[in-house]
Order: sequence, then C-alpha cells, then structure tokens
Amino acid sequence: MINLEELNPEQRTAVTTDERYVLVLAGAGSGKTKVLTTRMAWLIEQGIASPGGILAVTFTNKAAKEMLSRLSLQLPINTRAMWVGTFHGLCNRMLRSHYHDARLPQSFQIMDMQDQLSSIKRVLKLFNIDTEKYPPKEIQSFINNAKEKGARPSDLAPVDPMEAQSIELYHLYQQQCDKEGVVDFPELLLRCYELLRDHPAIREHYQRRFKHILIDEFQDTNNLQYKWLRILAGEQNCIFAVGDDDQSIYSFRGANVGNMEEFARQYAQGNIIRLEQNYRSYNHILHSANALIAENKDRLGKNLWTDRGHGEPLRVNELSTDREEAQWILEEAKSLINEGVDRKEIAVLYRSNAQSRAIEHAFFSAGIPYRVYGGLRFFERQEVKHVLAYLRLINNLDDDNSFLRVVNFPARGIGARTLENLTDAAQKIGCSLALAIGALNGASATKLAQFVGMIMTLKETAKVLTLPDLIQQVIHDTGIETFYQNEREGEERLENLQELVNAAQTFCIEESFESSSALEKVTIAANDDQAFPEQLSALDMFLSYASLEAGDNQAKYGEDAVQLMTVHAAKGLEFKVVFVAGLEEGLFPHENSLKTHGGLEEERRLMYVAITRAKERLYLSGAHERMLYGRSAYTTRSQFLEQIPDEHMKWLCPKTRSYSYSQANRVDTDAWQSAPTTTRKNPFQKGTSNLSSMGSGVQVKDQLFKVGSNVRHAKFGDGVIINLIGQGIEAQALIMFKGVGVKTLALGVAKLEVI
DNA sequence: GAAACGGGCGCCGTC
DNA sequence: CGCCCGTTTC
Repeated sequence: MINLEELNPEQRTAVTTDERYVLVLAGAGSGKTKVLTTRMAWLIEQGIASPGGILAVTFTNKAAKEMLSRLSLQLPINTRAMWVGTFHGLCNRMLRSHYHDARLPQSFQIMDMQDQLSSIKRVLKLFNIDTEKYPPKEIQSFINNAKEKGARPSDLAPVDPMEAQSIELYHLYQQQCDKEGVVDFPELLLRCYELLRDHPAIREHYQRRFKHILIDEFQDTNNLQYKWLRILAGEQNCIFAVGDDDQSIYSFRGANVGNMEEFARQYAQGNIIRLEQNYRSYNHILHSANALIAENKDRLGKNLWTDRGHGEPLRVNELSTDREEAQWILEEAKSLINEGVDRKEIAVLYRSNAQSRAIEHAFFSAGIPYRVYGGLRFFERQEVKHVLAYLRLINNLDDDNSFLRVVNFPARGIGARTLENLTDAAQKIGCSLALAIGALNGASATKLAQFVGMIMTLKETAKVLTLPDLIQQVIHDTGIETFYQNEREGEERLENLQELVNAAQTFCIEESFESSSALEKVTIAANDDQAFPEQLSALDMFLSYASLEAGDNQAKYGEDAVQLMTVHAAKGLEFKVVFVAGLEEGLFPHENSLKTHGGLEEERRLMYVAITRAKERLYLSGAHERMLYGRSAYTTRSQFLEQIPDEHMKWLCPKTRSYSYSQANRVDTDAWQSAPTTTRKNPFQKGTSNLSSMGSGVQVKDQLFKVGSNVRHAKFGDGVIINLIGQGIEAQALIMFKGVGVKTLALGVAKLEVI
C-alpha cells in the first residue's frame, strides 16, 4: 500500500500527476528515487498501468536493482515482468528478441571499450593505415561520437581528407563488426533505434506496450538515447523524466544537458516540478554546494534547502605531499571509526583513478579495510577476459577479437606469422578467422585445427553442462588452469577464475537457469510479451551480463569497508562522512577539461556532486606537491576552494601556503612490502573429462584421417579436420570447410578425399 | 615461436 | 612510475 503522506507536496504532485510529459528537476538528496518508485507503484495500484506496461531507464544497473527492490516493498507484484534497466541493457534485450530484423546473429557478442579498441587496431593494420596519423583512440572516439549522434558513415560529410579517411575507417570497422557478429556499446543503442525506426510492426508493438516511460538521470542522456525515447513514446505515451542539470557530468561520453531544456520547452512546458528540499545534508554542506554551483551560468535554476540544521563546517586541509594527504585522511578516518562510525559510511573521493594508489597505500599499511571502486574491474581482469573469450567463441565462432585473444593463450605454438597468413586467407575468402583455417596447410594449420577442434568440442560439451560446469571445464580443458598453476603469482588469478564460476552459479540461480544446459535456449520467464518471446541461453545471458554489468562492482554483502572511488563513480550515492582529495588546479578541476568548451563548468558540477554526497561531515584536502608520471610536481590550490564561502569552512592549516609542513608519523613502508600474501591451495578439482580424441588419427578405407588433415568433399569443398570422435568405420569427424563452417561427417559414409 | 628486454609515452571520467 | 609495444636473443 502506498503512503502518500510520507511525501512532501512537490513529491506528491510528481507521483500523482496525470500530465503526459513531466520533467522533475530533482536536486541532490531530494528523494528522487523515492519519487520514481512511488510513481511506478502509484501507476500500478491505480490501475493506470500494468507492470508490463512500464519502461523505466536508469543510469546504472545498480540503480535499476534498487528501484525494483524498493518497488516490491511497496507493492506485491511480479517485478520480473517489468522493463527496468539501463539504456544499454534494455536495447540489448530488445535486440535479442529481434536479432533477425536487426541483422544480427542470434548469439551476437558485446564488446567493451577495450575490445572495441583492439578491433579498431586490427582494421588499421589490415588496411595499412599509419597509426601515427590516425591514432586508434581518436578513431574510436570519432566512431563513438558519430554513433551517439545516430550517424552511419553514409550520413557523414567530410570537411577535409583527414575526416574522409576517418569516415572510411568507421565504414571498414563497421563491416568488420557485422562480419564478426559483434556490437560495441553505442551500436547497441543505434541498432535498436534503427530497428524501431525501420520496422513499423515492431515499433508499434512496443509503443502499444509501454504506455509509461520513466527516465532517471535525464541530464546524462545523449542525443541518440533521447531519439530512442521519443520513438518509443510515439504519439500517445507518457514520459516522466527526472534529472538535475547541476549534476550533468558525462558530456565526455556524449551526454547532452540540452536534452533537458529541449524536453522542457517542446514537451513538458508548464509541467516542470522542482524538488528542492534536501533530506541528506546539513546546511554548511548544502550551502557550500549551492554557493559553488551558483558560479555556473545557464542553469535551469533551483536552490536546495534543508531543515536539518547547520551541522559542522567543512574541514579543509592542505598537506605537503600526496602521501601525507593520504596519511592524514587515514588518521581522520581511523579516529572516526574509533568513535563508532561504520567504515562503509566513510568515502574517499578523488578526481582521477591514479590518486587511489597513495590512499590505498595508507589504508593498506594501517590494516583498515577498504574497497576501491572502478579502476580494474572484475570482468576486465585479463584471466577473466581470457575465459570469457573462450565462452564467446563457443557461442559465436566468428568473433575474431576473442579468437585472437586466446588462439595462442595459453601458448600453443601459434605465432604472429601464422596469424598473419590466417588473416590474409580470411580476408580473401571474406570469412572469419576460424572459418579460414581450412585454407591453410602445414604444421601451423594442424595447430589451428586443434584449437578450433577444442572450441567445437567444448561447444558440444556446453549442450549438456550447466554454465558453471562449462566454465570449470573451459578453465581446465584449455590449459588455463595449468598455465596459472605454473605461473608465479598465478594463484590469485585462479582464485578470480573460481570467483567467475561462482558468479555464474549465482547468476544461474537468480535467472532460473539451474536446470538448463549452458546452450539450451529458454524462453525468459521475465518476459510476459507473447508476441516477441525472448529465446536465450544461460550463456547468452551471462555474456551480456559480463559486458554490461562489469561496472557495477558493488560492495560484497555486509562488507564494512571504507569506500574509495572517483567522484563520477559516487554519483547517486551518499555517505555520512566524505573526503574529497586532490583539490588542486589541474587535477580538480582537471587541466584537460579546461581545454574544452564548458569544461570548467562541468568540473564544477562534478565538485557539486562530490560535496552533496556528504550527509554529516565533509573534508576537503589537497597537497602542495604531488607525484605525477613518476615525478614530483608542485601544485596550486584549486579555485573551487576559493569559491566556497569561508563561513562554511574550518581550515586545519594556515590558509597561506607554506611548504614547510611535515608529518611526524610517516607511512611504514615495510608493512606495505611485507603484506601477507595469500597462499591457498588450488581451488580446482582435477580430472574433469576431456571429450576430444586427439590421438594418432583414424584409419578408414585406406585413408588415414588426422586432426589437421586437409580433406576435400564434393559438396562442401576443401576443409580441415578439427576433431575426430570414435574409432574405425563408426568414426565421425568435425571438419571446418573453407568459408562454409563446421560440419560433422561420418567417415565411413561421407566421400572424403585426403589432400 | 617464446621469453626477456628496453624505449616511449600516458592518467580524466565510463555505460 | 607502469603499461604497451617493438626488438632482440635463444
């Protein structure tokens, strides 16, 4: 049962409005998630919408989960029927249902930014492009910017030869992706948008279904996302957008605050609701934030207030070095913990990930539990990416990125030369690398055939094993396990891989895949859409999950640790105590941002986000001297410290800069170096079966068939044997035919000629 | 073909 | 400083 009494008048107006277009300007800490979830509950309870008729877009997967769990507390409904997720997650879901119309293979794979970059590098290499003149990273951002505007290569008009080449590279890259059946992040959105645009039946179906569209963090949507929302809304559906222009901090990835103004002007017009009462922070904190953000021009305008009282002034300190800054943060955190503050209620925020090192060092040395967010994430670790690459190949053999990642990992004698030949062959035939191995001869072809044979064998296995068992099998059969057992410091990697198996286990339980094999396509229970059922396997779902939710590394349940993260990562979170470190010109605000138009204002919004994370106490700090690129450099004070009124700040050092400051108790470096290293026994059980028979071959009717043998078939043409199953006249061979694919043939029956 | 070595450059933020 | 990439050496 919904209790509207708990809401303030503005919140209540937002929740119960019957206007078609509504823009909620929700300041930091003003109860925006509460409004969104209560709005959904209201729509359902009043019978205005069914759970399946609501589409809600959130900024992170974590926010989506949070929203669903809060909603299920308010109403006893099946939230699984609801479409709540990130733009990317929802687009992925739609594309999986309509892969055919979207011109994608059923098991298309999603590339993260790293994968995309290596894919682009391959294109550049293949076409002999000078990477000095066309740096891969610049091509990457060119392509992504274009996609985020909804532009295909043919939509772009070059202004100079340089740009013409970039457009051509975009074209070639996209051809490569299409051939390999992979999509990058912006492609998920663009493909989905085009799907809706070009297929009236599909478009109208979803327009009929989603009568109510809700969007969180609207200020961080890009142009394409906005177009996607409008096409889904069509001519009748409702859009309820919640955002805060003062917290727009993602313009570097195409976010456009202009969407808010546009929406307000074109659609919402009079229906703008401002949530200005802040329930999070005390006045000193809130007024500091207000004063700072007031320096920005062109705001939609709003002023947060609270009735929580003054609280404490901000504690500001400048230390001599970044190490001492970290040490000071540690000491303050330690005494807070001693006073009884939960560790997880303390956050240390910084502008760039590089700053985490010094802070981590201090906490590690002192033995205070901490958790670093961002940086290298679980699904981005090399050992995990290796195993995922095998899984992706099992699902889609044409994924050349994954092929190249693991074809020689662990080392199996397939070198650069061989891969060059293979790439040439694939290019000539116009097929993927795996399909091209039939075109090669000699010893290297045998090795390649064995590799593909292993993949195909695992694929067979995947039909009968559950996902966690399959992953265990991959780790064992591919030799990854042995490799890391012999590798120095390989234990941690093996532990991570075990963690991957566990993650798959949990995933299967949550998604009800416990009793299905990894490859078995199941109609997703969460979908009550009879017109377009989603047929997915556990492997499909898990690989999407690994690509799309790699970022949401939440704290483990019940973990009480100090939280270390970038300001960007802290958006949407709140803590009792917040430290903002590195308040120096060039770092925060960051020098790179000063070069771009509006960059300083975005930095200020970032600082605004940082300040408004704090509920009770806020610390701001900087260092006179900071390590950068391994060198020490002198710094100057951040202008943001000058833009916060003095009345809200308590300086813990003289405000005039002095470089004589020195910390008495220095960090104990020995403790850092002699940190306990975990020496655990191998977590894997041995002796899992290996289905492949890579022995000395099979003799059938005067012909000796071996893995790697080149063979000719009347219908399929030339190919190479990638695996043999069984013996004698009963034996079957898996054969990779050039440009055709893998066929399983009975050697006693098929007319095969060894060549 | 693989491991070991060394030069050069980058760290702003990320679904 | 530490990662990535190209080169050397076995």
